[in-house]
Amino acid sequence: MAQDTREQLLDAAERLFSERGVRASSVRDITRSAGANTAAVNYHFGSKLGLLQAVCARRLKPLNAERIAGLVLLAEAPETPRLECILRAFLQPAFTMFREHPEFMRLFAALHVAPDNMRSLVYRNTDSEQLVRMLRKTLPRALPEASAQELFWRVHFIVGAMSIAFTGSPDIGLLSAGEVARDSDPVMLERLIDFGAAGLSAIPAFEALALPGDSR
Amino acid sequence: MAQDTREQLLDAAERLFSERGVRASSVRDITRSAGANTAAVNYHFGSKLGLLQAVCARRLKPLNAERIAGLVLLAEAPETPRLECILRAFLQPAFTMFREHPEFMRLFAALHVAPDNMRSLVYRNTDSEQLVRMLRKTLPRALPEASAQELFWRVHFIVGAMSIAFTGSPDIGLLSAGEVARDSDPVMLERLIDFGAAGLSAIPAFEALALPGDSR
DNA sequence: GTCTATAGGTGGATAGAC
DNA sequence: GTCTATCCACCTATAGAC
Repeated sequence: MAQDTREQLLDAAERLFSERGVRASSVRDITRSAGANTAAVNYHFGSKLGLLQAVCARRLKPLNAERIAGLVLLAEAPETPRLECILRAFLQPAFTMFREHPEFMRLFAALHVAPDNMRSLVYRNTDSEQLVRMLRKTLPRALPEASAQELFWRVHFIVGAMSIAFTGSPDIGLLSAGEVARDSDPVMLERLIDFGAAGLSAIPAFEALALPGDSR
Repeated sequence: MAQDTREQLLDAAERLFSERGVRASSVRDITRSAGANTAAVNYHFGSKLGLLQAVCARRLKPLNAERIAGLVLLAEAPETPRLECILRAFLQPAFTMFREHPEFMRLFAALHVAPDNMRSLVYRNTDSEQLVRMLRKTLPRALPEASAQELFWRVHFIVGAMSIAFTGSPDIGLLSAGEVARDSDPVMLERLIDFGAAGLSAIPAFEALALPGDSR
């Protein structure tokens, strides 16, 4: 049952890392929760950080594959892709993943802004380079006016906004108790596409300030 | 030198929490880095979490005070405030704080999407309720068409985007090595205001999907 | 207020039997 | 591949002298 133990460890780690944080989840907690013995993590993944990396790769690889496939379709079409379609190709798979594995997407959101030492692990073996390549191929076609620098940051702003959609905000319930309900995931996706498409299309009011390094 | 030790502890904790994470920074590391003795944290703050709360309150209280003051000015003006001005009142103080204490704003960004147990501490004694009240008073004037629900989430999207501006992204340097440089802070502020104002003004394409709970 | 010493517990990782 | 037992470094918090 080697495969089975491996999967159970990944499941348990994903859940505990997400709920309590990576550092706060001990290898002992994880193996106990997975019904495995204490040494299993080190046997299967080498170390706790190896386990974290495997947790990320398991979800990010298919997620990015789906994103890339959608973007390739848009890139191959003869007409210029609509901005909303590009955003949907990027965001829809993430929301689908969130429906199926909300714990992972919350963990992923947290790792996104975590201290550097952890961030470097997350993207290994996830085809992220190819995803970025496809974004850089499709987005400028829909937004020929925008500089690469501008697009780069705006895409990352959208990633930050997505993280909030997945984690909620600390204010929710604390500051607006009862007044604002959590929306369903499909609504949040549409909300984010509307927001992101408008943000990406914004006309910079400060073009004159752009740095020399800001080329293309 | 009681005050002095206290401040030094806050400084050291802010830096270490930000660089390594809260959990990864031990009380011993903090006291050593502050030049204080091991028991100082417990004497001055009761516990490690008490120290974290004090670290947050020290920065968030003046930050929110500045934001609130700016929003009050806009609210008292006879004419309808421009959306960009409201956003600037909210974002400018944060970027000023980032210039003076980048470690704190990175820590704050990380805590924003951290597991729940830590988030509850952050906002105590920070006048966040009043800040939200002022946003809810000013924003609908500039955006009378948008529902409260819509505005709520879009403001949070902007907060998520801001977090990315402060922490950078894991992709930076990793996926786009050398091609995209980090911009100066003032440029990032203007970038975020442009992006956020456009996003806030976006016309929802899915109004029909809005939930019954989505009032006002 | 500051310090040392230490209690009392948990951490990741491994050795070696099965 | 799985398990037990164990190493030892490290953690937070406190007691009690100064």
